[in-house]
Amino acid sequence: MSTATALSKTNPPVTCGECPIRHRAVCSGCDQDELAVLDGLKSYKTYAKGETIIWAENALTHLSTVVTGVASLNRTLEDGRCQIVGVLLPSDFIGRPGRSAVAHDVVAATEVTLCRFEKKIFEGLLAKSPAIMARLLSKTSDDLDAARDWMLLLGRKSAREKVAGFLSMLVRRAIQQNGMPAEDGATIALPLSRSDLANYIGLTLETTSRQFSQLKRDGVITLPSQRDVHIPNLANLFKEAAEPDRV
Amino acid sequence: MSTATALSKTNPPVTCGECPIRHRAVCSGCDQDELAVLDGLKSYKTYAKGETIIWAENALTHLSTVVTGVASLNRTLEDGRCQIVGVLLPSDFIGRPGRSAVAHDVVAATEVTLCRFEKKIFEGLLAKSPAIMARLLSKTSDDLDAARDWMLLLGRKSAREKVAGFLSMLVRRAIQQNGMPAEDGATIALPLSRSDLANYIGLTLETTSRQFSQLKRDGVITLPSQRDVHIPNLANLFKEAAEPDRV
DNA sequence: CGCACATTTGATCCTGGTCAAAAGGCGTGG
DNA sequence: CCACGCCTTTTGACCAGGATCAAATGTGCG
Repeated sequence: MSTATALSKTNPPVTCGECPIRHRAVCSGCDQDELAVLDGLKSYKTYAKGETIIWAENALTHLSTVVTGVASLNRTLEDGRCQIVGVLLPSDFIGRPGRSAVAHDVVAATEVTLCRFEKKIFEGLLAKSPAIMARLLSKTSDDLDAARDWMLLLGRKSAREKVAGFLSMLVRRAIQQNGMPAEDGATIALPLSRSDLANYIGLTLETTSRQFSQLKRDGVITLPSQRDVHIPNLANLFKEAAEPDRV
Repeated sequence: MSTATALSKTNPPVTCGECPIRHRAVCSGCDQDELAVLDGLKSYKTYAKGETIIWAENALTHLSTVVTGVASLNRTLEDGRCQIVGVLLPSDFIGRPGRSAVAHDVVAATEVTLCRFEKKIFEGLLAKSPAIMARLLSKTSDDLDAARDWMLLLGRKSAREKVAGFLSMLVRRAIQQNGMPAEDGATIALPLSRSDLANYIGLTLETTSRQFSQLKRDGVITLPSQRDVHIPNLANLFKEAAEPDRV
């Protein structure tokens, strides 16, 4: 637990121009001059799988963007019950300007590399750059829409629909970034363990596992390996998730 | 259904200076000059209880703020299952700049009066006024935090905790606006029917009603009337909701 | 190869859903 | 002012989906 920070390391920085998430992150609206400024202020940090990037109680020192890897936002009750309230993929933003802390832990689900700015400095940038502020507002609104979609899943869907809904969400995000797959089907890598997955969709890990087995039995999915899922027919999956067909 | 708009009416406008939500709404960071501009561009509209203010499919023509009343954001599945994904109180913002539609219906839970701007015009204001943009970002972030809190309730809490959690949320919002009640207890008016309430906390209306009865039987709450709840001991309620004591 | 951990599968229990009926509130019209 | 009817809320009886407890199987790593 307390040795977690020993696992982290610092990467050599690259320039914003060659950043892989350049056109999707909070900085994507910036012009060359602004990017040059950012280049001088940013720093990278890498966290090992399982490491807690931010503790809910602790003061927020940096505002960051995920460059590579996957992180989860965990909200935990005192008796140990846990709900994952968000999953961060590359280009997603971490932290809240103007607030000294966030309401949930941020945990690395895989190895994660962040592009970080000191909080005060980033707040200064925000005040000076309408482009960054506008992009952050847009991203926050996207997160809000996603959270509300998830509320529907958590509050009203059956166990099978929840698992199918989770897979649908991953597929949609993958398609959004890589474009439509050539064939009708698709294969995706699960960024989360069964246990994390259960905490994300509001089930126990046993029920989650059972639903995977049944979806496999019913031919909705195939499991090439434990962390990969193949979906032969996307429309089918969306139907199982009680979602509209549109990608 | 289609006669709903016949119920709406238009109020005479008042100046922003005397607006009851002046210091909490999206315009609260504006100076006198900016307010004068807003005064000339805004319009009011009132909706009857039960009326749908915005349909999810329809194009968004205005961006608005709730001045009086309560509205709910409803996300509905094709088979009729419904989840309320947000409750709007006075000063809350409706709509999303830069998007042509919202992902949920907006329904008046009580009579609701909105302060509205035409979408294009408001987007122009946003581009010119960093104060409005900053405030909108802050409000959107608040909404996101609230949605994530609710995900924990929907995904991980028992029926009793959900009802207690709903009441706790109302109490906290009331205290935030009116300050701490003199005595230890508090009385709040429920803005939602049992059915809406059930759709908000992810239960059936029957289970919701049963939990109310049991919380009453156990002395956690009193029901002076069907739409009022008295909480003799707030700390007690928060404990039932599995939430930290802090207000 | 063996160990630790993740995942699957099985058996049983319990919370909350479903279907049904009774009770309580509220507005309208006689 | 009260009676009627409609709608909301409460209560009851029973059922089922998912949780819990437990054990077996699979997987990756030293």
